[in-house]
Amino acid sequence: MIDYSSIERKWQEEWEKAKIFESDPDDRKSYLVTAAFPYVNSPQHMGHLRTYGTADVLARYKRMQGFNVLYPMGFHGTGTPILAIAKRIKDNDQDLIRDLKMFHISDLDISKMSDPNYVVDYISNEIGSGMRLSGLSIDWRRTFKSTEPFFGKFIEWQFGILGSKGYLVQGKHPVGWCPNENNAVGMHDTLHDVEPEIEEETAIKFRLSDEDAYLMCSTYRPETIDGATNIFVKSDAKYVLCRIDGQNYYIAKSAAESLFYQRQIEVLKEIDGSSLLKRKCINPFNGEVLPIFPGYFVKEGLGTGTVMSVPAHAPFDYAALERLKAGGYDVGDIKYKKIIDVQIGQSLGGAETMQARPTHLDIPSLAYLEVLKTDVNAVEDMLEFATKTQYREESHFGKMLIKGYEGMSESEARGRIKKKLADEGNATTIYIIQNAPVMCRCGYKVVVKIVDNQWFLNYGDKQWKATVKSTFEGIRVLPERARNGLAAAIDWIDLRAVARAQGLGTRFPLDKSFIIESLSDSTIYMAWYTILHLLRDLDMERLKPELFDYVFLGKGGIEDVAKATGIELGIIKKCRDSFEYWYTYTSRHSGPDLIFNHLTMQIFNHVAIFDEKYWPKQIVVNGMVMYEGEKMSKSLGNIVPLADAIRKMGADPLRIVELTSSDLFSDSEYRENAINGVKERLDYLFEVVRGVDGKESGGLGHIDYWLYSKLNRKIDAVTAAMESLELREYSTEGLYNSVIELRHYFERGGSNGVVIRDFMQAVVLMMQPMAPHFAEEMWHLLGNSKFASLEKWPISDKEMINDKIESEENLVLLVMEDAKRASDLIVKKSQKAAKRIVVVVASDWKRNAQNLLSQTKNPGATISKIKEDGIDPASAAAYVGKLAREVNRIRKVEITQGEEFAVLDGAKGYIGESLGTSIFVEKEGESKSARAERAAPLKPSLEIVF
RNA sequence: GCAGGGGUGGCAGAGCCUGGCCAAAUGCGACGGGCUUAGGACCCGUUUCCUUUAGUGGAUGCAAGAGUUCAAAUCUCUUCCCCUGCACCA
Repeated sequence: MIDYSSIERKWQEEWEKAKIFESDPDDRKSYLVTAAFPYVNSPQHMGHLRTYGTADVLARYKRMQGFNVLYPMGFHGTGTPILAIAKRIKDNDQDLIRDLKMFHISDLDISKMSDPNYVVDYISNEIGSGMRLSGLSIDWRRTFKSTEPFFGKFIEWQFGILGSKGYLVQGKHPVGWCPNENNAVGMHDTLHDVEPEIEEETAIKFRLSDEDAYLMCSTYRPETIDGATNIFVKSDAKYVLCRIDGQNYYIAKSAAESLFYQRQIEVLKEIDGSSLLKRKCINPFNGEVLPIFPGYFVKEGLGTGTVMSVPAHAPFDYAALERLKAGGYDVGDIKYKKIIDVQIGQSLGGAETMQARPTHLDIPSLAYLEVLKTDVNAVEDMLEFATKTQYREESHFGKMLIKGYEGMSESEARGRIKKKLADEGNATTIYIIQNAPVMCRCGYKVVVKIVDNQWFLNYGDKQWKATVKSTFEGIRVLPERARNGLAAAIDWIDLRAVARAQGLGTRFPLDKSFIIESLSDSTIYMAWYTILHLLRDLDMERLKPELFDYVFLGKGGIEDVAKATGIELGIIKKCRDSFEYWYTYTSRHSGPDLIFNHLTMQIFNHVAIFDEKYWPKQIVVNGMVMYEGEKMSKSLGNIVPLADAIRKMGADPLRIVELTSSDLFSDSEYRENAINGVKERLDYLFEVVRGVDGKESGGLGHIDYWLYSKLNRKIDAVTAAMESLELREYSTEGLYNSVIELRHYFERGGSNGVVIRDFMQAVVLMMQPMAPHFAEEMWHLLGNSKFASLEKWPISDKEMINDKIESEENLVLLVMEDAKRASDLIVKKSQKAAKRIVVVVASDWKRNAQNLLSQTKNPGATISKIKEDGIDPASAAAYVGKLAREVNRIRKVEITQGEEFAVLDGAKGYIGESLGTSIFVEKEGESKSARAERAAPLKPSLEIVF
């Protein structure tokens, strides 16, 4: 049994001592591997391993391919979540403390986390130590934290350039907002980490017939306005008359409180909702006069607290009206107006749900209730379901019936009608929290605020986008199927807010009251790794834009830069050289959740800032580590701390399973029995290596050539898999199949020490990227003294790949299998054991016939050709006739009767032994066996004698 | 809704681009057997149905349906279902 913790500690120390992963420019080809740096809002759990491990596998492989590889790592701490953590600690939040304790963090450290900078420091250290334990080949001299003012200098420079190119623009933007704290709120600022989902609604003005004021109705479906029959208000709620943009409106009081953050609202007076009843207003679309009724389902705090009623297309409106009528409320002369035509219930499928055929096709919402086998008295959930169904089907398949919009799809009509209303000044857009109520951690309800001085990065800029698109053509994306998603993201990304009022990070250069948003400050930091260790000791004030202009853009003269910054010329030159050297061949790694932001943004930013030769070359997207089918997350309580998993399972077994047991893009599972399966195989290889010294060498036999053939084929397969990062293929071929082959080799009597050593040396080297500690240990056990990590990747010897030997070995297995099946049947039926088995190898004429037929596809011609050779016409016809049935399937046979005989005769001891009987191999034509004629090439006939 | 990715045997998961050697790799599970004082580990076998009183046979089959082809898990079309993302948030 391998003691992982001791070999891992040993090799990690050795690597550190020899500094083998610290890389500086030299005359080899460079290769820079960077993985999206971890956000330090949570200590390190298994979920983190995938991206960093995959990058490590690539880094280690490239190193063995002769590249000078740099794999650096930093830590991301800017933004608001860290502040939220510090605040929660200060508030003694027990949930958070419990989460942190899962990672064995001491009470003292937890209490110190009320300082956000301590959070960043502590957690970066914690994650870093987990990375060391995992054996990542990181050059730690270049590490940094994104919260460092030192790094901020670089970011300020970046934003200066983005600004000077006109990519920074200012405008209005809706955000989730806490009225109490006067802050924008994101997911981590809310109770239970709920993301406030902001949604657009249309607010339509309905002029009151008896007053110079409007009702403002909010709706998702402005296109249904022509079908409005009345307005619903909540009669027992308070409403207010208020002044917005010079006009008077009635809206619900609590709605006004929310809208206050979106509009200039001046409240004039407060009234009861009931006082609006009996009044009338005018539909701005068609001039119809609409009454106002109490709507029991109206939510006063949502939207404007006033809705237009379209009973033919909204089950709630229909039910509310019918219930009013049934309750004796005088609704006057209401006509339900159908304005969208659709085949009702078509998306529900299944005869079962359609048993109730709708009869009221003129009132679609009633028809939907019918389809769902209910009526106006349905429970609210049912109405909700009917509403969803109707909205979906009408929007998906419906055709408009309104004059001027006939035949249009609903979504097209929506755009047009909304625009028409807005152009006429009768509609505006308002925002609501779609999943309201969302509570801020302080206890207040989150509202939508429109901020009007928001800074954006304009990723929608046409020319910029066009350049990115054409650049993307040349970027290698692994796996290939992640490509479409990334292309879609490039198309889709538009204005993106880059600054916010609070959080850790760098001040926004164009307005120092803002902080640069934290995804925006981490788009080109990979370049920072190439020089930061050279600047570490300098006074920060010297890191002026001129320095970065020169180092990253080659702008200006080095002497001037030295003068302007006061930095030694030699250092500046080293920086420039280092950047140019490392930034040429790069690979960028990340998880799939970053496709729509970081991965896309980093391409844009590279294109905006650097020269073309430093633009991204390769992007690798990997899946996550899952736990019992679920994403590891705090809320599920299923987080496995990385350090715990390593202690329990060993870093290498863990790496093999989590990095290579599923393909790159798919998620991998943390499953202990899978890891134990890997450990058994590693133990097996370990035993093989330990036994190798006792083995004799000597001449090579059939099975030795077979193992060499397998080995060289394996080298090609593993290398190809690595080139495209097909890591599953890599471990299947590199580890699992190697074990299977070795077992077979030994079973067939293989025992050549030289052969086994050759095999193991290559396998161990190929395993190095996924199991580096194990590989080092085996490498040294095999008698080598240098680091496996720095060895050359094995190269196959094509001469040793031998199809014939492999197919011969397959033949042996096939015969064994057939013989076993046949003799088992005999034993079962006759209750007698087989005395011996006669194997008859097919004649050469059968091989000729098969080859001829596979070529000509002509049975007749084949038969006559065979007859010329003096073969009995009857058996020729019988044999070819049988073959001809699958004429399109048969393949050429390369092996002759003599060769086939030799192979089987050589293996008869092995076959006999494993079947517990004796084997006799004979040739068709010489054999006296009654079954001899059944023999076919590579399918010898068997006679079981009992 | 929009965008992207999927749907394969008890489960997980290859294969699909480049159609045929695919009843479909591999792993796990289950069942039967061996080994063992016993358990674990390990080894052998079975794990769609039918057929064969000796094996290399046949049918059905890779979400559903249709098509192309001598041949489809693989190519085309339609439908259904699932997952992920949708922004100022890391």
